[in-house]
Amino acid sequence: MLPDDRQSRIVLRCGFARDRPSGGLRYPRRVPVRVRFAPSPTGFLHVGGVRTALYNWVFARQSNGVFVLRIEDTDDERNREEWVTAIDESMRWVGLDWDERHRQSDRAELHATAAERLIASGRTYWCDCTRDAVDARAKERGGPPGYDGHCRELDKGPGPHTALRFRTPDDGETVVVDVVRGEPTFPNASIEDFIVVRATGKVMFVLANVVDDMDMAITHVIRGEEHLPTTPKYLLLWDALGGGERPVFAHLPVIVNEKRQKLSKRRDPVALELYRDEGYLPEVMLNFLALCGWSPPGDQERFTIDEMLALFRLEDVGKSPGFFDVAKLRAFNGDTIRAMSVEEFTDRAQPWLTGALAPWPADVYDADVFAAMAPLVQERVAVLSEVPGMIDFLLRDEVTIDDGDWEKAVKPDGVAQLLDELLVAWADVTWEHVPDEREPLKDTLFSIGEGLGLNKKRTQAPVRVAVTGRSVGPPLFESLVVLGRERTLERLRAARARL
RNA sequence: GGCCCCAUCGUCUAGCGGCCUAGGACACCACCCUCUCAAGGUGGCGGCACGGGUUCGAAUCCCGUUGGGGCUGCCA
Repeated sequence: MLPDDRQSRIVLRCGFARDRPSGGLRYPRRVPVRVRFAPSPTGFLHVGGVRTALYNWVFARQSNGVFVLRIEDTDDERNREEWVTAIDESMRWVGLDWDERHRQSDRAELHATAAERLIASGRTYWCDCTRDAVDARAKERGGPPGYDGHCRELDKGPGPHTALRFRTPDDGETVVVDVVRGEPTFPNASIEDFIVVRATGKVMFVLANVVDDMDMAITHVIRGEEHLPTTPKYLLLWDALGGGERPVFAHLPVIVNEKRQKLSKRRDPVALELYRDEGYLPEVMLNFLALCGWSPPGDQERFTIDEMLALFRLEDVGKSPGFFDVAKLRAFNGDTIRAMSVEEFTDRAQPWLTGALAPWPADVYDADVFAAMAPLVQERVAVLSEVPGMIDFLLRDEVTIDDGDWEKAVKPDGVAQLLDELLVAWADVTWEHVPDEREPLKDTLFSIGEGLGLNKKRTQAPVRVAVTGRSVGPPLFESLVVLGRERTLERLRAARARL
C-alpha cells in the first residue's frame, strides 16, 4: 500500500522495493498511479492475460490509481470484433473493472504525429529491404540473423515497399528499471535498427505502445516477461520522443504448460471462458491466477480479492515461470463450492441446471429434485459443470447403463437372486431413509445381501448400477427416496430382465 | 547463432546470512471413516541442479558450469 504521501500528487522520491536491512532495488514510486492492461483482440482472453490484468488492477486499486483497458487492435489481419466483446465479457466475469477504456485503432492520428516527430528528429531512415534480402545478406556474411543497417546512409525517401526504421545507438547500453527483475541491461549494439512505421503507413506495435503510454501518462508498465526483450526499443523511442520520466516496469513471469513452454492459445486450453463454462468460479480463478507469480506472506494460499488488495506488493512478485496446474485449480474450486451455503450453491449452479449450459431440455429439470439432492451433490463436485451429471438419473425417464459398470456390478453370481428378493421386499417397505434413525431401505437391502453372502459393497453396487446407470454417484438411499418406489422398482425389474 | 531471463519436494511456493533436521498447498501412497464416489481425519513419500568462492556460519551473497525458457516479424 502506498503511504499517505500519495496525496501530494507529485512525483515521489525513490523508495525501497523491499524492507530489507540489506537494501534492495530502488524504483520510483510515482503517483498518481496509472496502469494499463493492453490485450489484442486476436482471440479469447487467456488466463495469462487475466493474471496480468489482475496484477495491474490490484496495483491500481490499492493506490487509488487508474486502471486503463487498452484494446490494441491495430492488426487488421488478425483482429476480430467479436474478440473485443469477448475480452470485455471476460473482464467483467472476473470482476476486473476499468476506469478508462481505449481502442488503439482510434488513435492512429496520434501515432502518425509521433512518427513525424521521430522523422524530424533525424533518428530514423527509410528502408526498402525485403525480408528475403535481409536474410540473404545475413546468410552471406555468416553473421547472426537480423537487419544489418543496409539503408542507414542511403538517404532513401518514403515510397512503396519502404518502411521507416529507427536508428539505434552503436554503443552504450539501455537499462530497464524493473520492479521484479532488477535492472536488465541491454547493449545498444545488440539492438537492430527496427521498423517503426510499416510501408503501409501504419505504425508498429512498439511505437504505438510508447505513444499511448506516454499520452495516457502510464506510470507502471506491468506485463508479461515476453515483452522484456523489446523494452529497450520502447525506452529508446520513449527518450527519442522526449517522454520525460520513464515508466517503471514489472515484467511478470510467464505461465507455462506441463512441458515448461509458454502457454499458447493454439496448443493449450487457456481461454478464460473455457474455465467459466466448465464451472470454475471467478473468485477461484482470480485467487489461483494471483498465485501464478505471487504469494502472500506466510503459508496462506486462499484469499479473497480484498485480502489480496491488502497484501499484494508488486515487488514480491516472483521471477521464475509457473506451471498452470489445473489439478490445483480444481482442488481450490471444489473447496470453495463446499464452503458455500446450499442456497448459494443452488443459485450458482443454475446455468448448468436451467440455463444455456444445461445438458437437457428445460422441461426435464425439477427444482424439488435438485433441492433434495443439493447438499449431497455439493460435496461431490469440483466444478459446476459436473452438477447435472450427478442427478440426471433422477430427472430422466430412461437411465443409460454404463456397460463396464454393468459387467462388474450386476453380472456376478448372486445378483439375480438379490434383485428377486429385493423386488419383493422393497415392494412394501417404508420408503424412507433417515440416516441414524429409520433406515428401512438400507436395512432390507443389506440383510438380503448378507443372506446371500454378499458384502455391503457388492450388495449395493448392482442396485446402484440398475437405478443410476453408474457405479459411482450420490448416496444411494437418499437418491432412491427422491426417485420414488415405482421408478426404483421399475428399474430394478428392467435390470433383472436384462440379466 | 545473438541478446535477455530463470533455477527450493512431481507441481506452486515459504525462505531476505544463524530461527532449516528446509515449512505449507496441490498431486501421490497408506490407514481410519464408509452403501459407491467424494468429503473428512491420521500418517507417509519427496527438494535447495552442479562446481568454485565470500563468511565463524550459505537454500539465502558472488563467479562459473549445466539445464530450462523468452525474444530475435513491415504481429501484438
